[in-house]
Amino acid sequence: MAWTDERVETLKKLWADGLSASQIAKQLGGVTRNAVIGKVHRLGLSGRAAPSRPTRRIATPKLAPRPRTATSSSPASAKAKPSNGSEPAVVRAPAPAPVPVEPHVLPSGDYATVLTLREGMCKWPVGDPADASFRFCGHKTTPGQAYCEAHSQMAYQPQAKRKRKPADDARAVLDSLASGRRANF
DNA sequence: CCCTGATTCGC
DNA sequence: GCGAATCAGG
Repeated sequence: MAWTDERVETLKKLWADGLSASQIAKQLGGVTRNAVIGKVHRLGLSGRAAPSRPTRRIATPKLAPRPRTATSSSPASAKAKPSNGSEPAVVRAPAPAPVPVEPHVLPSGDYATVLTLREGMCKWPVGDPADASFRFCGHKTTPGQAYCEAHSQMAYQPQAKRKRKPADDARAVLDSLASGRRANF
């Protein structure tokens, strides 16, 4: 596609607006970003307001000039379009809310181990069970709860639909436990 | 690996 | 004049 006055004008405008060469090329259509850049340079309007860095090109000791002629036709190579997969209209999923829970230190100064873990203490495992440092969360739980609030959410979090409010979740957990599942510890 | 602009040079 | 190939970098 030729560089008509109109297209050049558009190019100038978009370039002045700060659009990248690829963006301009996409908008103009029929040209690649290389074409846009080449045109920009020919027009004399190169550097803008430093998009990122001057990007000074250091002296290139062109030791190996690349063969640009078509005489060296590569066998069946033919740089086909990279088949840009810009088809799927994927909807960005909202960032899942992380539930960070730090290991709890008991008032006694110890961690909740298998020996010190008692009723009303969160049984959430912390660390490698095969390791001596293995312990439990130990956070206070509501009576009948196996885990503290934070770990209850982690333990009973359905992976499918987590649309409900935290309050609802807590209630659901409580109901779940109240209806039969006593802390079997 | 995505992107950016810069440069070269056969056409 | 044009722009693909290539480069140099973020």
